[in-house]
Amino acid sequence: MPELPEVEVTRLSFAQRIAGAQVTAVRVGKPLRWPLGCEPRELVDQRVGDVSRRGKYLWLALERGGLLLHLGMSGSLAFSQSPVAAGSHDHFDLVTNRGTLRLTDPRRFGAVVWSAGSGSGMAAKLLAGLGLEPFDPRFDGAHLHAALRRRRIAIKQALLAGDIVVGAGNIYACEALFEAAIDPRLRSERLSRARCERLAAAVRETLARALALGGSTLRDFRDAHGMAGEFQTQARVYGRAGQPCVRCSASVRRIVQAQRATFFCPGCQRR
DNA sequence: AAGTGGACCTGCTAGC
DNA sequence: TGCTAGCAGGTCCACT
Repeated sequence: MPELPEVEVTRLSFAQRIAGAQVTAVRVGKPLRWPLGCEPRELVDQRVGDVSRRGKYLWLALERGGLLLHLGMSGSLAFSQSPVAAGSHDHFDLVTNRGTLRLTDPRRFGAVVWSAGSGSGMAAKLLAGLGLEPFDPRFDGAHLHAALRRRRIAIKQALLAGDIVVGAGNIYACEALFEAAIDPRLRSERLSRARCERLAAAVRETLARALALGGSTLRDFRDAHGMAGEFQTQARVYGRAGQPCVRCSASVRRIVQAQRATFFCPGCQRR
């Protein structure tokens, strides 16, 4: 579910309200992808600081460290003054004097990991090796071109891998490749410098546009206010197999790459 | 080193 | 109506 726009929309929807709050209790549900890494009670009494984002991870700063959060495929966060009783998919509650931050995640691919901020441990390991932020000025055609030269995987997979640039998941990788008119099956090393310029711009613009629209709500995404996103209504190729391409009216195709669905237009996305 | 496939887990939908 | 197979926004890890 959550790619960079959804994660950022989520962050923006509660960061200001939780900053400065004091943790009063913690409730954990079923296990998530990784163990919390500390006793829940160790979080109590700590004051919450800034909430920042790196790729699809959120970092919730606390006085003696912080929590690294990931929403996996089906996770969402809600921040509310008077939360209802925890349901069977509510696996983490950070109760504060300003409200409760709750992670709901049916599939439990998400995670909440404590880190003392030492630069080692699980959280550091997860963050190590992430590529550039798409809005980092260093992420440009030259950078993309240099990184792709060394790869033999399909360009779609290179975007998803997250070690060159972070943030684009299955929806936005498909959409960005459509905007750049590049065939998702094209081997990374074969992208010209000019096409890398186009693709870098397309990644940035696609993610920025989705962000402005509040992300995509395919089935259940909500920000921490419970608001749905609107980008999915504007997708050009994702989920549109068999429908006419908005640019050339050829039939949008669905293929499978690395066990993930890829949507593209065989008419205007070129090798 | 880089690429590939499997693994994790649950819910929903389409089709029989 | 009811069961089942297939699919879903992510990404780590073991193996080649």
